[in-house]
Amino acid sequence: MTMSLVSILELRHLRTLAALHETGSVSRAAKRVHLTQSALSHQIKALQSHYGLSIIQRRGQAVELTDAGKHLVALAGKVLEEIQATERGLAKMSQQATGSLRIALECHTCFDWLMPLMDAFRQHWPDVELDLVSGFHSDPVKLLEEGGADVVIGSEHKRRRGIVNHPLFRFEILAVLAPEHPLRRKRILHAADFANETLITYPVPEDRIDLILNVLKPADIHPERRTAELTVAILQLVASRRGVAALPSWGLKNYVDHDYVIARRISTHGLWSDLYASTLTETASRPYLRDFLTTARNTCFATLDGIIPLE
Amino acid sequence: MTMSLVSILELRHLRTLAALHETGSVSRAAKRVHLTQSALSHQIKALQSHYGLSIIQRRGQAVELTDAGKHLVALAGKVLEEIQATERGLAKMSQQATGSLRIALECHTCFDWLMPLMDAFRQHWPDVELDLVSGFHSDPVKLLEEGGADVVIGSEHKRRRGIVNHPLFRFEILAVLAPEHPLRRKRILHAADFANETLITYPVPEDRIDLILNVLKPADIHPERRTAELTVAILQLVASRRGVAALPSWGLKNYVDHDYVIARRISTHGLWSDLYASTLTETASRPYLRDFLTTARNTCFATLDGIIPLE
DNA sequence: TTTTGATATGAATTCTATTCATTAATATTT
DNA sequence: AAATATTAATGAATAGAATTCATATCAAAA
Repeated sequence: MTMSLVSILELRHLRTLAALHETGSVSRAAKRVHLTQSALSHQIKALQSHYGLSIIQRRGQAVELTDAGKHLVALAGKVLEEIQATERGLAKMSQQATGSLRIALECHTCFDWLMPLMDAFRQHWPDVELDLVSGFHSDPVKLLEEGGADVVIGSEHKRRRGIVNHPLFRFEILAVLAPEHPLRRKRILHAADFANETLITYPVPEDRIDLILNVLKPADIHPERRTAELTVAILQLVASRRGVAALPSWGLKNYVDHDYVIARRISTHGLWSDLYASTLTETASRPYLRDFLTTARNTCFATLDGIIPLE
Repeated sequence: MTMSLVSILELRHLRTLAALHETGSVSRAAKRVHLTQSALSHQIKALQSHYGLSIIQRRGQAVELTDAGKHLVALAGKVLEEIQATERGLAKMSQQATGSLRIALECHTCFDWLMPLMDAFRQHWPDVELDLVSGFHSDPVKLLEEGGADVVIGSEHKRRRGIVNHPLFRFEILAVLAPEHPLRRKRILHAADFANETLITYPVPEDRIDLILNVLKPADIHPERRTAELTVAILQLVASRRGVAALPSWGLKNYVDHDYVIARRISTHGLWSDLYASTLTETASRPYLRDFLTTARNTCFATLDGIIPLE
């Protein structure tokens, strides 16, 4: 096994390697770069035989990067970042670096990852007017159309002329209980388990709460509700046994690790929700929006546990 | 004209841009990356419409990089170097970073560019035994086969089993005259012009001297010869009117600029020579040899004027 | 053991980069 | 000035390679 005569390495390979590193699995990485698992397998094989080195190693079920793989991943990180940077530079030169990015949040918990992202964005695009559109909005699509916001982050919106849904990621919603809660024995909670509980939610209508919409309502179960604005407030209420909540898995890790609350799967295969960023078609082509989306995905996949790529 | 939704940039584009920067012309760059001029035109067009910016600008006959183009070239430089570096690292990991590189020179003038190259090589491949095989060798191919050298740098050798000719570049051989030499009036020298001159050459047989082999002998002209070991010695003899010489154009620039000697084209379309690096097939696949060849080409194209890519 | 989830592999296919053939434009030569 | 030689751009055709499809293989969990 020896190297071939010219370098076959392309950015595509580096993008794959980066995804592989982030996801720790070939099939997840494939989703991440919008290719099939087979395509990645072939890519990896080509690289391996090119360099005469194995890049990944099967450790039981999971794949692990070898030393060589880690070198290439490090390269990928550097190179892809440099490319992003110069592409931002080019966007500035083509005078497409100005405009506004007013973000409306349908998903309250998303504050968690949005804040650091917005900081980074401000650095990269100093001339884009960045804002958070606060408050609840009954019709976010109308908000986009009327120019009240440039992006809505939330669930998918029905296909509609002039509106694009950019997939972000899929995440699991877990039930959150006080550590001493009687339901702690059950590994998985079902609709019936919520019958006599108080459900603590963000102050939004029922049809915006996945647990109610997809689990409780179909089972004709209508627990009491109590609302709180902030995630920490909800968790505080749960911990002090005022009720139970349902929150994205990623935001819970710290609290669960410190035994402040416990988390349980909802229904057999879990309650999953898909997150999208919706914009006008017009807005979708702006470089800074594209940059916002890719860095949003990148940082989310890098920092949030248990999320999976969409599409 | 707006950006498309995902980055289409690949290393191929960066390699093209780098070549474009080095050569200053689409067709020369095409040769450099072993593609057609058309292919590069299409690549450039794709990039331009992708970024909504022009990358090159036609300044009369020559193409010039725009600001955007320069940014991309800068990126290319950085990225391609980083890739080379990690590929060296990988070669080390696959234990293909040891061995020997003994260089035999058929082309005396090549010392000029070989020395700095060897210094760089030593840095990159500390565990490869690097050497110059000095002296004249009547049968360089045999030298390879018998293990006396690992690379021979010189003209192409006849196709032979087990031997590979790696093309380096094509260069022009110019006649060198003292500034006051009577032939200075002529823009182009022909065989007859050499009839009454003393020809100053390196101490090698006639059939290794392109001027004699391709120009003088066919015209049945046999000037006197005098030899010198070093390029500077030859130039010194020429300057002091002991005769004329024929040397690669690239090594002359400094001396011509300082009016130490003058240079003239030989025959209507010039006397051109092709430079190759020949190795055993076995040696050709070694990573350090490949690295040596690519950096040789890179530094030559970057530093030597008037050379053109082969094949 | 059976089943499930994940990866590897060869063949087929689809896609897209490259070449081919030509036109247009610019420079050089006669 | 006309003619010739270079050089780049462009659309259509081609060739090549990356991806998908369909399976096989493998490890872990039930």
